[in-house]
Amino acid sequence: MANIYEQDAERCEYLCVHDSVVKKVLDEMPDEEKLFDLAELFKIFGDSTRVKILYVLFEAELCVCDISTLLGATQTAVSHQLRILKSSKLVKSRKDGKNVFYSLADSHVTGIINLGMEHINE
Amino acid sequence: MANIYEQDAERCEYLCVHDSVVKKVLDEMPDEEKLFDLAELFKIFGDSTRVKILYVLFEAELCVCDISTLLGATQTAVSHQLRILKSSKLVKSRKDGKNVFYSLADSHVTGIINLGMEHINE
DNA sequence: ATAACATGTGAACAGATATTCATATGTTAA
DNA sequence: TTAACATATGAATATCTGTTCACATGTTAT
Repeated sequence: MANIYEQDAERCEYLCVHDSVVKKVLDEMPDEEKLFDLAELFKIFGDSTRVKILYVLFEAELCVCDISTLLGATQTAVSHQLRILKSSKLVKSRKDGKNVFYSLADSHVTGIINLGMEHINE
Repeated sequence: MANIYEQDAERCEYLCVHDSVVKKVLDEMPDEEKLFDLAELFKIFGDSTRVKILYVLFEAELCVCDISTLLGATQTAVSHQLRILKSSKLVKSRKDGKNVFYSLADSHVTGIINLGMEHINE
């Protein structure tokens, strides 16, 4: 970036709030990478198919076939989404013969979804 | 949809799990609309700019100009995102002369973000 | 060995979305 | 009133993403 003045040209030149507030905000702020990862995590929850998958796994571990049947989605679509959920460590899998059973990876999943539901139900 | 057999052609014909489990899963499952809304809510959190905005609002209410300065983003981009955050009832606004001050709308916001952070920090 | 089955995966396509640009609206100070 | 400022908004664009399709992999039963 060539020039800070050019870069900041669109913004106001001074802050409305007090310096102490600015300092506190910047102190509490996690670094860029953490914030990116956090957004990436929520992006995972931000899809109907994935939320449904997580919901059906609340009660029991299920194989890919059962999940797609319960959701009314194709096996392929579910498989793609399970891959994403697994790489984000939200679900884990266990192979048993031809089947692969998926289950929730940790308790944060239910916590996050339940809080989200609380916000919806208002 | 023409035919349920055609529709379900790709999936297995029977469920691996017991009927009692299927019944429980379907009982606990919120309806389609709720699940859609839930995914829409998390979609809001699934963007770096919006997560950053929510974070800077943890400490204090801020005007658009301050937010964009603190984030290093353009006023326009921030304004667009604030509109989305407001329509999802995650932030509220208060007008004061030329400025518009934004603040978090309710406690669910911090709860959801903190749970997300817990998951990241593992 | 071969057929039937369950799952995984890469490419392609369509739809969604975040940013930028240009401009409009509304407010304060001169 | 006019200039400067803060914010909002619509259109355009480029990027991202979820599904589908075709097919590969791996497992079980005959």
